[in-house]
Amino acid sequence: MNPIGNLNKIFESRIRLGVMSVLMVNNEVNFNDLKQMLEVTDGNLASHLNTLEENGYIKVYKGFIGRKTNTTYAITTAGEKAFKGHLIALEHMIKFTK
Amino acid sequence: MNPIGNLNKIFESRIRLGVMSVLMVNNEVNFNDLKQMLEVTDGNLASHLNTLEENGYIKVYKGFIGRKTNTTYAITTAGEKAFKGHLIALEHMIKFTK
DNA sequence: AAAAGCACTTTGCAATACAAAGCTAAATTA
DNA sequence: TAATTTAGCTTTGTATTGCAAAGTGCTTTT
Repeated sequence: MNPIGNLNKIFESRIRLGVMSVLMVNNEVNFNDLKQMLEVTDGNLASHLNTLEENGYIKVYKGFIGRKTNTTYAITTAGEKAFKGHLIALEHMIKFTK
Repeated sequence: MNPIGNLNKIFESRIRLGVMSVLMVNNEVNFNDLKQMLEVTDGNLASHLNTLEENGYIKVYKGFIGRKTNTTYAITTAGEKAFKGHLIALEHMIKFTK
């Protein structure tokens, strides 16, 4: 009945939605690429990434390219599951709407 | 490129999303039915309805059933257009994701 | 006359969102 | 080698939002 009952609260934010969407397609994305794709300030992005990590939806890899630091982000199994659930809920809502 | 570039900020809220979704299907819905369908408190619902009205996405009809007041809400043409645009943006994001 | 319902508004607090600035270490440029 | 730039943050501060709870006025039901 309730068309919004199964939406995931974490994914209400457009930026977190965008991060998840990008990470579903590209299995490892670094900070700067995410920043450019989503057109957000770095501080803002960092805090949303933090929220996603705290919820276990993404994981962070701090590595190097040569001797230069490189941080990449990837979706976790839990994150994939949660995001897919959210998309299904959205699709149901859209279907309900038509 | 940016998968979230065309999402409508007004529809980031699950409750406003729900209101629009319900009003796309049912052309006139009263306050109480909305409240029950979306499972929200009345004050919360009222404020979201207010935001939607201020943005010209819904209109309010204050009428009577017999001598009892009855307020119904309906989507406007602009609201329908904006919501459809948002759904298309969501669908693109979902397609991008798969 | 009292209680309850409808459709709000007001109040107040807590949680977000966000930009901007600061920060560290490494890399690049001059 | 000194100065600047880049990556990836954290901190700070402000403004906005979300929400529940309580209050309001009118009406209907009991």
